[in-house]
Amino acid sequence: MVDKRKKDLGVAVKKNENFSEWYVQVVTRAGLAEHSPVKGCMIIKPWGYAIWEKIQQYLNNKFKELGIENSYFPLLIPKSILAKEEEHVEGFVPEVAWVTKGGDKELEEPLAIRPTSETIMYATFSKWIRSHRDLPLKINQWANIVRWETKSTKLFLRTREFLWQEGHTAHATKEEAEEMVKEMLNVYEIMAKELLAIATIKGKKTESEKFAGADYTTTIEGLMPDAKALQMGTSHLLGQNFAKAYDIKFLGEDEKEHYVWQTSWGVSTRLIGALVMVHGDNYGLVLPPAVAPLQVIIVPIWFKDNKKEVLNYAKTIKKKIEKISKVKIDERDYVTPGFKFNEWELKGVPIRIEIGMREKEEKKAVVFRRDTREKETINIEELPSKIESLLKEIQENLYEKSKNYLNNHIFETNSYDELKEIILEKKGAVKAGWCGKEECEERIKDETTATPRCIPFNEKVKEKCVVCGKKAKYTVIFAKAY
RNA sequence: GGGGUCGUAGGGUAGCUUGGUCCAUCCUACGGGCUUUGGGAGCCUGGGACCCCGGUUCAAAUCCGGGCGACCCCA
Repeated sequence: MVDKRKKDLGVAVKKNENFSEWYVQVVTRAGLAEHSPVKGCMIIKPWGYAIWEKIQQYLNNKFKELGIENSYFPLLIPKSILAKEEEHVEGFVPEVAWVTKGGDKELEEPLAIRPTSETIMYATFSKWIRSHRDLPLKINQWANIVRWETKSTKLFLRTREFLWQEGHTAHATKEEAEEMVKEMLNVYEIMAKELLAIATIKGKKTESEKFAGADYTTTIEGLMPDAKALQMGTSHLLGQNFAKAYDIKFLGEDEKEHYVWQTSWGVSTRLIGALVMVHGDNYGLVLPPAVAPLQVIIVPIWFKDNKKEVLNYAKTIKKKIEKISKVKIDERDYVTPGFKFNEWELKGVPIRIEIGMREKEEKKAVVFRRDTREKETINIEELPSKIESLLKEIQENLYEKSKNYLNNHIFETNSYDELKEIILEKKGAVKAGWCGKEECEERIKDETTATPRCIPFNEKVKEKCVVCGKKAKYTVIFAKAY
């Protein structure tokens, strides 16, 4: 009944007809977020924030397993501290927002609003770390950061302020630090799969795309339905660059001073944007059960004279499944069941249970799954096992779909013309050889706007560079990026 | 970075060209009441808006300047 939908309910445009408008509508109408009075900033609403909390929970558990501790560092960074690592400064200063006044008094030293926290943290690490016994140091913080760029705002994907998690570690050896980088990228990859049901490509960033101040950057990249790649998590080997700039040294077992080896890594609220784009459909958001703040919504269908009976039956059903799922009864009596159906679909709740007198009398329940929009009538005894398996099945189904999309939209080619065609016609991403020279990278960027997204791990190096035809050094995924 | 379009209730809009008929239209959403409930119900009723600052004018939603903000295309 798409055409019957009112303009400000539901999603009024189709995903495959006007993707960016569709995205805005899903995000705002499903109640995830909205624009704020300040350009480039967003208001994350309860439903969106609940998803973020699921991501936080998941990662906090992993962090604990890995011995990573949460802390909090200040929002404001003195200019002198920010400026110590040269490459880092160059990369970030153009988009730093500054506090220059306190009340109406000009500050002696301007304070940067953190664009990331390496500098303020590492200035402190140099005090915390004295001996090899203080290592490894593994710190994470959940924070907001500000990067003052952004011509056009896209909720969750491109905003001046956003929420993220940034982890920072210091190690005695390079090997240990590299192991950490790898470990975190794995955590992110598995999170994308287990929690978000999104398939990603793991790889290394090229020099031009790496984090400012890092030795190298590793990344997981997702491919969105509009053929644009989205960086969904990064893990950097910082080497000793910051250690030298911020003087982070330790006395080793050899009784000599050494600089530490560092890593940093993070994911942001962008992930919520990815969820919307990858799984959403013409009816709205589709949440994988693992990240869904609510997994099952029970919609009772009553008449005035049997409201109590139906509601009691709903409560019975809720009890039966509340141990295996996050479930709620929609008890509102001022909207019709049809309204509720549409609303919960818009919000992406994985499973809906419809029950009325009919079901009560037959000891049954109607079960609707959001991903395929199929309905089935189930006996109440079988309900718990059905819900359990269905939650699993939906999660797997969404991941499989995402994986298939990814696999079917990366095109391998040796021909530059074909590369151009694939990118310009928005068919997908391109996997091709690259000689490693900047000018070849630049040419692709100039002529197609695509950039190297990553050098995938475990990939055989192609023979020739897709641009110049000379010997390839790397195999690279090229795509437009968010 | 370049170009374009636009800003009227929570959302979507009419009015703007040619200033006055506008204490601003309609739909939807919201509050109250009755009624209804198996895919976005109905009737009655109430409240709610010209993005901001300045200018022109007897008179500005309408014209002019600036600001803020949004969207689209290109790099």
